[in-house]
Amino acid sequence: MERDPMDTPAPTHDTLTIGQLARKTGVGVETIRFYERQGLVREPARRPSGYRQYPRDEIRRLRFIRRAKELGFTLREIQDLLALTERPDASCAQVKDHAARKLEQVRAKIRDLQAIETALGSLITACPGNSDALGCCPVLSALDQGSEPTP
Amino acid sequence: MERDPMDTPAPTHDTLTIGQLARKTGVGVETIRFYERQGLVREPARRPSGYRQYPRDEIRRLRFIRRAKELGFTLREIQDLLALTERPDASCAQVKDHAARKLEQVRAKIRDLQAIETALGSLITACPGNSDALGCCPVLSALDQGSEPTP
DNA sequence: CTTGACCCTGTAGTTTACTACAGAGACTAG
DNA sequence: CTAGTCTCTGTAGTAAACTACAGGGTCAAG
Repeated sequence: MERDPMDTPAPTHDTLTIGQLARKTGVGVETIRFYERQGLVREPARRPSGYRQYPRDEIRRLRFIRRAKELGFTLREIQDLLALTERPDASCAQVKDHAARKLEQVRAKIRDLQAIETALGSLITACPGNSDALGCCPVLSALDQGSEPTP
Repeated sequence: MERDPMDTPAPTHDTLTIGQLARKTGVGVETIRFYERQGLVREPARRPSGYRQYPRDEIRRLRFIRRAKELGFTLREIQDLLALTERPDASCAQVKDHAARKLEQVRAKIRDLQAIETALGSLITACPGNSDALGCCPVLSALDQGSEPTP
């Protein structure tokens, strides 16, 4: 049955159903709808049937979300990060400021992870003995610096 | 009231109550008890009254937990990391293997964070224009590589 | 010897981030 | 045309990680 091609925004090659998007990103269908409700994924265009039609671009966005989560960002923080990239209107200084704060947060995470990296490295090379050989528990000591709860 | 000094393990200078430990680590009292139930913090010695008596060493452990959490490790993973440092008995090869896998996980996180770091950096320096100036959305593109859900 | 700040156990409630239906309509290969 | 696989909305349930009592004992200062 032919429908008016103008009427059907076409399940074309360059749009994705929610299921296709899910498969391409490793994020579940229900989770994508959940992210939409939370405002992490924009509401996509719909076919007349109501089916969501995603631009291929959403793949990138969803993969970003998935991996940022693995880095310990909350959905709220991820939303902030995403918002940074898409506001042609917002005051530049404001975006810049926000980005700078996020950057510091990211660098702190990197420093901590590098400390753990080093510690795990020592643990591995020192293994034949026990950890006492290098002054007790390299992993535990990894994050000794700079973690005062500001009393 | 004098008690037998042998009987009271003494609220000495080198042990901490749970409240003191909480203040020194920025982890709540209830949370510490929760961690104990989960096996992340060992059950400490008790005073005759039942009060927990922590060695100062637990400060380090709790700070480690707090910060590892900020890096996106689950409590289960943190438990694994901590376990690596304290098993004089376990087969060395096994520990080594486990540590090596954790190390790879840590390095992957570092790579992703560095990508985000770079992206945020570009965003900040490119700010006066808009992000189109550098080929659209540096933050979003940061994690484009290596994220296939292995289909 | 009381008062206020702590600590105890145990249980229940909250937040975050999903995950799983139910019931109904849409699409597509044969 | 129909069987099988999506997809839709809406609501409810789950898991992880806290967080907050209630009800009662402990401790140190005054």
